[in-house]
Amino acid sequence: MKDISIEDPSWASASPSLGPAADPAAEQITRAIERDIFRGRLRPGEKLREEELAERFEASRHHVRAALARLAQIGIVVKERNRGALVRRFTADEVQQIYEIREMLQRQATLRIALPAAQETVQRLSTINDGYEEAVRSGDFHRIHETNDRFHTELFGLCGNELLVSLINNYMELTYAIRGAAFADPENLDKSREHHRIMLRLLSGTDSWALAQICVDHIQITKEQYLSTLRESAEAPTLSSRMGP
Amino acid sequence: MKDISIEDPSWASASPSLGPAADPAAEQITRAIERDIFRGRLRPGEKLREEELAERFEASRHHVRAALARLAQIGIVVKERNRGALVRRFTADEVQQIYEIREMLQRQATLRIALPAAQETVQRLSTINDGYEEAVRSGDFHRIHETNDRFHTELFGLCGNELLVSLINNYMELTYAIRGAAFADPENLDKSREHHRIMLRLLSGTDSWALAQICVDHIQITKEQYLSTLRESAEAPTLSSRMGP
DNA sequence: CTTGGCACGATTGTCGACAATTTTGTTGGT
DNA sequence: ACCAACAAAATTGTCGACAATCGTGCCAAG
Repeated sequence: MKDISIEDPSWASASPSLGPAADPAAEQITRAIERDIFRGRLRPGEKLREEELAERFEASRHHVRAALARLAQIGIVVKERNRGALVRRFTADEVQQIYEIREMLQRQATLRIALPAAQETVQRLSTINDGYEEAVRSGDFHRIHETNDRFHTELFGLCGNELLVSLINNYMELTYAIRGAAFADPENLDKSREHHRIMLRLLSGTDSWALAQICVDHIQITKEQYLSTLRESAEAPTLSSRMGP
Repeated sequence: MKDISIEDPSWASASPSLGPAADPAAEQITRAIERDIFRGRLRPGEKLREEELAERFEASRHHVRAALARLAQIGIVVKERNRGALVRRFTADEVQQIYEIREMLQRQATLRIALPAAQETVQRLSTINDGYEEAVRSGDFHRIHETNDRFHTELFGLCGNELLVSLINNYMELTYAIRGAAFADPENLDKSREHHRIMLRLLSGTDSWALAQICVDHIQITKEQYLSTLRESAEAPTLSSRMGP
């Protein structure tokens, strides 16, 4: 396929597995589709035709198939035999369950961070966060996404359990379709930046509970955003239901 | 491939994804390899050649490849590009991290169970556990494995978060290579049965903490077993090092 | 006008063959 | 006897083509 790798965020190494990606081509397609889902170019329920994707990414259909299989295993895509793949549409219940787990994982990881953190550690995270703030100002969707995830990965990385970090990342991946919408709203971005600053401040203190709580609060933004849009579309008649008699 | 499906444990549906297995053939091979790893027929570090597996399971190499890719994503197998797949060999550190997560997940799931549990619920679990006890008596490795996992899946299923249950199952899957050894020792099986009985008793009480603790203690058996065999093999010279001058 | 069946087009699933890469075995030199 | 370069075998990775399946539009019967 065409070499899309503008950057290769190794920190987003998804699976609990390790080493060099087993299949680089499929891996790139997987990431590309994830990005498209995140930015809303691909919307929940949308069909993913293999040949179309193959043409778009200039790859063979086999690699696209592999990528779709992987996305299905992540849970961001749903595959039905002989019927193709769709971008997964999450119900309110599913969102609740997913976020219950995200909250739990992030809380536990945060509580394992030794406070106060070393000054240079805080400095490193501050630098990353500066990149995030700049990305927000520039409005570059892709860079906002990237720097935000990087910030959290580095933060949770302080817990000392790499496997736990990759598990948290897995659930970040799973919520691409859920989180995307929230990142388009400037108000949410403001709240998000404020949260990041508080986290940095708390890292120099000793109140692990407060840090854990702010991390949990942080993800409520995207959760509530998605649930409210879900309620709206439930009240408002959908296109298909308006097509009735 | 040859239809191996003596039984189809849908409760072991691994991934957070849903619906009918996208690729039944690869799925069966995946499970078959998992079983072989669990029972020790395939040992850590052992190479998995695609053609050999294809012949053994009477399937095409493509399906075997898909199965290996999946096992690699689960983390039970390691793939290196152009060099094939090996059964993953876990270091002591990795085992610690994995079990730290297992403990966390199981504790949290258990604490979410409303106590006391309904009498018929306890009854249902008792029935499943009877099957386990009988399997232990019969010595049928495969059935011990199956009934044990089923018992825990049903138990954690009481927490109300299906996604959390499937996550716990994922980590059960990941530890097949670790847990296998422990199940061969009758002494461990005794301890395991005793734990199960205690769990059933606690379900009728109101002490969530005690229930959570016994669930955590329960998995220490397999963890310590693996770590001790790891230490042994570290002290004893390996075959390759004995081959020196 | 509705309904059931049928054939066609579109899409996914599977296979065999071939290319690329690694590993193993051999040979020649020092 | 040891090492390096090379050749052969074994193994994995990729592709194009074909088979199987599903959705749709059409036609005829009720």
